[in-house]
Amino acid sequence: MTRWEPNASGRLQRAALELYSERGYDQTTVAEIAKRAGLTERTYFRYFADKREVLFYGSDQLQERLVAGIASAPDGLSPLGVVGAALEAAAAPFEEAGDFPRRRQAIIAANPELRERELIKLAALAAALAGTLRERGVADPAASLAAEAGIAVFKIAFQRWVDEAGGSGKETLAQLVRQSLAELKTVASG
Amino acid sequence: MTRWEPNASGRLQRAALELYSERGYDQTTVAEIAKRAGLTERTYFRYFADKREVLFYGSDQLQERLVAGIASAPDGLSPLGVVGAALEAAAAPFEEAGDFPRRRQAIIAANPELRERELIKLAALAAALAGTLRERGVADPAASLAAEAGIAVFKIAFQRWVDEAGGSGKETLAQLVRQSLAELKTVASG
DNA sequence: GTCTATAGTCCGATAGAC
DNA sequence: GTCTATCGGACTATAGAC
Repeated sequence: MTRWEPNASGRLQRAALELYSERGYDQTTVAEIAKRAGLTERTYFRYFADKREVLFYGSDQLQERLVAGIASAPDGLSPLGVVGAALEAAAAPFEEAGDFPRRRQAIIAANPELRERELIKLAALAAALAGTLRERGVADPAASLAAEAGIAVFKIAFQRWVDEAGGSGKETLAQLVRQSLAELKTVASG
Repeated sequence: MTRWEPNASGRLQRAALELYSERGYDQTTVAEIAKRAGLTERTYFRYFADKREVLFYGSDQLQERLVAGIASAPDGLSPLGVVGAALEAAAAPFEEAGDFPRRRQAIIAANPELRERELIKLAALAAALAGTLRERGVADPAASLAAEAGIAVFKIAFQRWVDEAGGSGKETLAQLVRQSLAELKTVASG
């Protein structure tokens, strides 16, 4: 017998996702999220820095996968090619997360505050990518540009992947990333 | 004789810039900004939706200039070329704003909340660019990608422009935009 | 776990401009 | 009278301090 139910963080995430879906982000208070998770408001803030952060828990793992992908990419690729390979590799887990990414994205898209938080997470991703490219010897305007362009490719691919609702058949996120990257190359050189 | 001093909005902007510089964003309250501007907190919120927005007043004009630049670009350019031309044209006013852009950017860089707001303004810029490109007949993955890539180019050029402190001599923002765009093309095709 | 500051909203009051 | 800009006070929730 333990004194507390396990996985408080996970319960808070689930409760927040449900409540934000049911009644909207603005109409949900942190106290309500905590209550549904069987915890107190105070405890919520021990796990998440603010009301938004509960939706962005997976961001760190994505960043780790991307950085690992960059570091382990084969030599001889262009900087943007390296980023593209890392993005494709990091796209796989999204396919196995069921409808969670789409539900989460619907909540975020509906609220400007949440969109702001999403954007700064993506900016942090870009900064991490640029840093890892520099470690590979890519000089600096190029490293930052390849990283930012790569994140732009990912954003657009992810948007398309989410919009292809059902999730049935259709293209995988990795395929959409590959297509968007090819499209960017066309757009840049045309 | 009017009952109120004119230009309440401008006074609030000036007061906010000063206070955010002097004691930091977090250590400044809206009431203090209003007081320095000779107004009340309540009036501040009539002009600006929240504590951050007072720093982003110029964003609309930049967006208008960019959209106008896209709409009036010559035919025959690639999508990214069109965006590049618009960015260069929109860069000029920054040269004439004295030290304001750099002071403002120092404040924003020091605070995550302000960085979030900046990023969503840039995302709005990208969306507006993409929309105008579509009106010019650019199809959609390409339009969004050219817009996002263009904003990435601008971000990096602007960062370099700000870092080249003094503002004496050195390159203009327009020149840095042109260089960054060329660098992106290299990075993408390499 | 309690206590507090502040952001941000909502109601309305006031008073000059027209 | 209408319109518009300011101000006052009460209120909730976030977030941090103690």
